[in-house]
Amino acid sequence: MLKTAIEMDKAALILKLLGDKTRLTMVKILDKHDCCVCEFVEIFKASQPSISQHLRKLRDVGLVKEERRGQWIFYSINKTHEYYPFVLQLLEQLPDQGEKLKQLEESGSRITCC
Amino acid sequence: MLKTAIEMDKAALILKLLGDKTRLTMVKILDKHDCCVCEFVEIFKASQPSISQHLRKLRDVGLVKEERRGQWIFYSINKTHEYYPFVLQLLEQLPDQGEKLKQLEESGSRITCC
DNA sequence: TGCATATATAAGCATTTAATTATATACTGA
DNA sequence: TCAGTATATAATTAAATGCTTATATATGCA
Repeated sequence: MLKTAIEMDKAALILKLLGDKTRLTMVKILDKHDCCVCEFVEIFKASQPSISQHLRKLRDVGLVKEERRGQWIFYSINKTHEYYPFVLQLLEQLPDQGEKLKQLEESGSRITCC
Repeated sequence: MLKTAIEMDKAALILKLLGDKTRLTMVKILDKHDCCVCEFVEIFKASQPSISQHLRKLRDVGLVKEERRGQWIFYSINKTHEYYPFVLQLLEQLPDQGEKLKQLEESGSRITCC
């Protein structure tokens, strides 16, 4: 695996994106589980447009990708992103967010289509 | 050494601070060498107030500390900061910025008082 | 003491950001 | 085809950010 040199301005851009609690948590969750928009709406108790806009920013730099599954659009981490190793290394130091998904399941809000 | 649990909101706060090219580069440099304000002014070709304001933000969260040495105020990394290990691990992935200091020395602008 | 240098801080302003509200698009199932 | 659900996007607005200009404070030196 070739290690690409990190550039300061690109690193700063990524850190800026992750310097938001909602987006940071999203990425941490997505690193382990795909999620659809409405799940995030539930998890963060935020409005749908707000969640969509956060996801768009992550998608715009290519950190996450989207895929339609029936009625839903699922987001997942783009593990081929040039800076994914940089991001991963950071995520590994953050506390596991699996509990948030467990709560979703318990409340019957977890989407498990397809 | 006790490993402290990283909290998502504190991590996001730190990443937000580092999500600025000037501050990210400052911290990367400071991790290896103390620097005074006027050196940063030279390195970044920025105004003195602008540099002071960036340093203040870093100081406000305790990531860097200041120390007067004669006429100058030197900044250094606070390696006892609760989240320093988190930051360090990030810095280690960034390209070395030693060249910037070398250029300072060559231009005779490096401060080496005390 | 008085001037130059180094730094901090305050005020003002332009830009960016993140949320809300409103609306459009796409899919599902009756 | 129509209603309901999921999502994206545009427009608006409030708040946060980062810069500039202006000024104050502290040190060093003649």
